[in-house]
Amino acid sequence: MGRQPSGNGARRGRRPATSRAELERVAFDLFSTRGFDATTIDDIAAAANIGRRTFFRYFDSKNDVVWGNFTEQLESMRSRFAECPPEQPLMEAIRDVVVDFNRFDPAVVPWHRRRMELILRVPALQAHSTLRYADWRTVVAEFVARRLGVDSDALEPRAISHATLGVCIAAYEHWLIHPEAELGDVLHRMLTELASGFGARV
Amino acid sequence: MGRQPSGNGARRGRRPATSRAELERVAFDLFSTRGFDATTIDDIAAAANIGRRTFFRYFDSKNDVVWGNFTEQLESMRSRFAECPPEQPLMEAIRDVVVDFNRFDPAVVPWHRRRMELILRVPALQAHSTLRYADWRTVVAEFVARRLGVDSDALEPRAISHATLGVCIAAYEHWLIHPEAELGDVLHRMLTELASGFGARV
DNA sequence: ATGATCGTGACACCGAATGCCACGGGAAAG
DNA sequence: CTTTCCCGTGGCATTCGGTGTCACGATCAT
Repeated sequence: MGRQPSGNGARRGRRPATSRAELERVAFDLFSTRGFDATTIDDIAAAANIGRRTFFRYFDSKNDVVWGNFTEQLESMRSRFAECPPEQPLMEAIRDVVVDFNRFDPAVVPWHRRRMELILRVPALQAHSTLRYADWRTVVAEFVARRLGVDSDALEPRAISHATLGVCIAAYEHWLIHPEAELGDVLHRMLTELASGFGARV
Repeated sequence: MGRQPSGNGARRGRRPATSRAELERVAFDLFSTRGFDATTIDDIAAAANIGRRTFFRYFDSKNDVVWGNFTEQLESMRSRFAECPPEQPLMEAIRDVVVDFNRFDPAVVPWHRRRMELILRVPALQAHSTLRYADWRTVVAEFVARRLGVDSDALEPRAISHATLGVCIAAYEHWLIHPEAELGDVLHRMLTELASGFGARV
C-alpha cells in the first residue's frame, strides 16, 4: 500500500496494487466468516479492491492462498538440515530439524492454527496440500539421501520422508483437537516413536 | 451390456445404460491416448454413448474413475484385519495384512499398474487421492486402536496409520519405476524397516 | 392397458482457471 | 517537458468440472 523505498531502486512500471500477504489477510477473513468453499474468488478480489484476473497473478489458485510463503520457508528448512552435525543419528536429526521448523512466535500461533485448520479440515485443501507436501518431503529426502549416500529419489529416502510427513500430520491433527498441547512436544514425541518403530507398543 | 438375469428378480424401472466397470474401461482407454487432463468428461460420455449428466450418476467426479471399487476392497481389508491372531506383534500384523491386500492376480497386474501410474503421477489425481487414502488409514487406525485399547482417532493410531500409508506409497512409487521388482517384496521390506524405526540406517 | 418405478439426458447455472489484449501508472531517456 | 519503454491491471471470452431441475422413456407389477 504505502510506497516502499523500493530497496535499491530500479523499479520501472506500474506499482503492484496489493501484496500476497495483504491478499492472504483479506481472504482469511472471508474464510473465517463464510467458510472456504462458500468464498468465491470474486469475493476475495472485491474485498481487496482488485480485479478477479489480478488475483491469479498473486496466487496460482484459490487453494494456494492458505499456504502463504511456504516455498521460502522450505528453503530455511533445507539450510537447517545442512547444519546438522554428521555424528547425529539420522532419525534424531530429522526430528530436531522438523521440531525446530515448526516453532513459531507465540504471536503468530493463532494465525498458524487457523491456517492448519483450513489445510487439514477442508477437503479441497486436504487434497491440494498433497502437492505442497511433496516439496516438503523432497527436502527431507535430500537430507536422508546425503546421509545414506544414495540418490534422493531412491526407495529409502522416499520412504523415510513419507513416514516422517505422515507422523507430522498426525501430530498436527492432534494439536488442532487439543489446543492446550504444545505442538513441539507432540511432534517430538511422535517422531521419537517413529524412530523406534513404535516399539513401546505391542 | 447384455441383460443380466438380474440376480433374483425384482428389477423395476429402466435398465442402466452401462456400468462402472465399463465406464472405467472406456475412460482408461482415453486416458492412455490423450492423457488424463486432456480427456474431458464429454469425451468419456461420448465414447461410452451416454449423456454427460449420466456420467455423474456412475462416478462423483472424473477423479473417482481411477479408483474403481476401492471402497468395497477396503471392506475386505477390514475383515482381513479382524482375522489377525492377537499374539502377533502389531506392526507385523499390519505388514502382513497390507502385503496381502496388495496381492493381485497376475492377469490384472498391468491394469493395476496403469491405475497406480495415474494416481501417483497425475497431479490432479495425486491431490484427490488424499481423500481416498483417508479411508484406507481409518481401517488401519481402527485396527491399531483396538490393539492398543484406545480410541481410533487418538494420536498413536493415527500416527501409525499415516506412517504406514507413507511407506506404502513410497514402495508403490519404487515399483512403478522398477517394473521388475515384486510389489509384495518391496512393501514387505519397507514395512519391516518402518517397524524397526529404519534402524539399520545410521 | 394402466400405473408405479427408476435410469436417462437435455438445459441452465455456478465457479475455478486460463488466454488475450487494451489500458494506465510510473520511471528513465531524450 | 515529452517521449519511450516497462509492467502491473483488469475486462472479456472461453473451457471445463460439477450440480440442480425436470421431462422423457424404458421396464415391471397389477
